[in-house]
Parts: sequence; structure tokens; C-alpha cells
Amino acid sequence: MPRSPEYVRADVLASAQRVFWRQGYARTSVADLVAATGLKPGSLYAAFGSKKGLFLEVLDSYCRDFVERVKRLRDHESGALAGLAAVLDQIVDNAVTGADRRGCLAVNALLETAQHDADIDARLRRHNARTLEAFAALVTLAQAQGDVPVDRDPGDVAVFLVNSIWGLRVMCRADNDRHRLNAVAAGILAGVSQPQAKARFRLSPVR
Amino acid sequence: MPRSPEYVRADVLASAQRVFWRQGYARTSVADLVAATGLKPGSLYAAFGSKKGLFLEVLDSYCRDFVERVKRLRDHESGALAGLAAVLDQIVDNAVTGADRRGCLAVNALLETAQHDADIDARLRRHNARTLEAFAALVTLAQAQGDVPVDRDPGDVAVFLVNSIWGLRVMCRADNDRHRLNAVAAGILAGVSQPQAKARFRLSPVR
DNA sequence: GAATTTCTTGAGTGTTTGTTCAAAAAAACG
DNA sequence: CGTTTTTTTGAACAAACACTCAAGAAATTC
Repeated sequence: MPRSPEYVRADVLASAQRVFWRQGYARTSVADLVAATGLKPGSLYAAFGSKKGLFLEVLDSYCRDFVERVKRLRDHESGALAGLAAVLDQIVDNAVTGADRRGCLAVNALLETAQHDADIDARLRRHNARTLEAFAALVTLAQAQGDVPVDRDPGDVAVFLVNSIWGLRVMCRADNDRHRLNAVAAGILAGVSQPQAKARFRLSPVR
Repeated sequence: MPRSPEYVRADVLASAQRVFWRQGYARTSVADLVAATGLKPGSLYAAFGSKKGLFLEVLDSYCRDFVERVKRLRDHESGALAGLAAVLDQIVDNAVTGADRRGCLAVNALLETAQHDADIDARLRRHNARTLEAFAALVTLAQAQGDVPVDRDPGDVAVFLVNSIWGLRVMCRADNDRHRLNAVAAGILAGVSQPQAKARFRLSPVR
């Protein structure tokens, strides 16, 4: 007896993701979403509850895909570290050619919205934790492959890596000089494959 | 014959900065600014032209202060690199204690607004360039002080540094684990003081 | 102290926002 | 084909938005 929806949920999410990614959360109006998805307001609200509900679902699928891609780096033919290098390379290349100046949806959302919304904040913190785990596993593999010194803590290397990549996502939006961005990528890889360094300065002063 | 204003422009900018910093550009309404500055809409618009005009002036003063602070690191008593370490330390400490979860106004604006506004974008690109210059000068000094290998290009080290700091500004908003953030800071410092590394992977593939 | 110029005030502008709802249309089943 | 159930539709809503303006207040100059 029931009528089945005409749209495919995944398609709607993909369209909405494009708009949110390009414009950010606040600058995307429901009218924009209506235009992008082809769904009228009523259908959108029946399916997702609210603009924020739709955004949360978009964000979830983005984060899932992201971690999935990181995990897949383990299978890179030239080794895990080479896979990582390829990713950095792609980020730089996209930034320079201007093909993708949108940065990372998760990073954008973290800075734009997370502080004002507990739901979004919680998701992004969890995403960050999962990303760290995935990178730590990647580092462990790279150690087994002889590309990362075994005396280094995989968690420490992972957090350095993720930090650098978040930075690259920001830097790409203020600078598209290939030489400079390549220097960053090279610095990151060097930082990963160097041996454990002794701390030269006290890092947690008592206050 | 003229009447002089009752407010002090610098005070108004400082109040507005606090609000913009905490809430971002889009989430800050003119009503918020009226409440924070004490100026009624009419006076605000007479003085700054528009909400965006006020924001641009706030952003300019923030960027000026920021670069100024970086330049002042040259005078640190234990050397330029130690000054840098102290800054990283302060960022981590603020993030952990929760005293300052606002991040960096410039980074926030870059991700929230720059792509949609040519004026803001231009300012932030210039700010990025000036920041890179200031850090490069700092690196050159640190080389003279024996804390950074002299075979490294100061510009390359500077862009690595700035990239890492932008990353830290992002990471701090998704994570406030002291151990992890300290690992990042240590990784950055190690990355700066290590000798020139040979590239292990090709970084600019032809496409 | 009168004249003049600027600043202050706050109600009011039209627009855009996210969201709702009742009616119409369409699919699935007996 | 008719009944039932769900989706689709688009007009309409109140709230919030950035911004304006005319009138009154205050300070400086002559």
C-alpha cells in the first residue's frame, strides 16, 4: 500500500555534501539544498528532520569514507609510507591546480560549527580519534616494512601526521605555491621517517 | 564646531574582536556587536560602514599583532628556537586547560569566510605571506645560534613550521589530550632541528 | 550664548532565514 | 479498479537578519 520514495538517499546525501563542502554550513540555505538535491522542503524535512540533521548525516558519511581511504593505504603496492606520500602529493596537487580549494569537510566543520554545536563537536572528536587510530595502524605497518624507525611510538607519529595533514588542509587555502607546499610535504615525510629525537626543551612547564 | 565621539575606536575593535573570535563571522549578528561594543547600529555603521567593514578592521589588527608577536620571538633570552618552543607550549597549554578553545582568528576566518569573500581572502593570503617571512627570519636567527642546521633553507623550514602551527590550531579544537598534543609539539621541534633530509619519494608526479 | 556640525538614538526597512502544513499525486496491494 | 498509505508539492509562516534614517543631544567655535 505504501508509496516508495522517488529519490535515492545516497544521491541526495552526495548532492548535499557538495553544497555543504563548497559553501560551509551557515552559508548553505535550505533553498540551496532544495536546488541541489531536487527535493522540495517538505520531502527534505520528512527525510532528515532538519537542516542540521541532513548535515550530520552528510558529515557521518564523509568521515566514514575518509577513514576508509586511510585504511586502504595499507594496501599500497610500494608500502604504507609510499601510500601516505601519494596522499600528501594529491592534496598539494589539488591545491595547486585549483581543482579542489574546498579543503576538508571535517576540518571546515570543526572550525566553523563544532564550538557552537555539541552534536557536531562530538562527531568530529570521535572522527579525530578514529583517524588517529587508522594512522597509527598505518605507522605500525610502515615500521614492519622498515620505513619508520621501530623506536618511535606509532601513536606519537600518527598524531604528528594527522596534525600536519590538518595544517596542510589549512595552508592550501592560503597558499598555492607548489614549491612551498612540496616543502611542507617533504618535511612531513622526513618527520615521520627520522629516528626518535630527544626533547631539547621542556615541554610542559609547571604554572 | 564638531562634536567628538564618545567611544575609543581601539576599545570598540577589541570588544568586536572578542565576539567575532568566539562566534565566527556568520554567527555574529549586528545585534551581538551592538551589545558587545555599546554602540548603537547607527554609530557602528557611521564608523565602520558595514558588518564586514568592522570585521576587516578587526582582522587587520589581529594579524598585525600576530606577526608582531612572532617578530618579538627573536629577542627570547634562551634563543629563537626556545622562544618558538615556548609558543608551542603555550598553545598546547591553553588547549588543555580550556582557557582558549577559540583557536586562531585568522585560521578560523580563512576556513569560514575567505572562499566566499575576495577582500577577506586577499588579506589572509597577505597575512600568510608575512607570517612566513617572519618565521623565516626567525629560522635564520636560530641557524646563527646553532639550533637549526645551516644546510636547511629557512623558507622551507618556515613553511613547515607555519603549517604545523596551523595544524595545531585545528588539532586543539578536536583533542585536548596533553600527552598527544605534547607529542605534536615535540615532533615539530624535532622536524625543525633535524638536518636536511633527502627526499625518499617523488613529490611532484607528472599528470 | 548662539550657531554649527557631528554624534547618538532606536524604531523601522525589506529581505532572507529555517520550518510547517494541508492538499494533491502516486505507488502498492487486494 | 479502489483503497490505503506515503510521498510530493509549494505556498505560507514567524523569526532573525543587515542595514537606514530622521530626529534629538552634545560638543566645539566664534
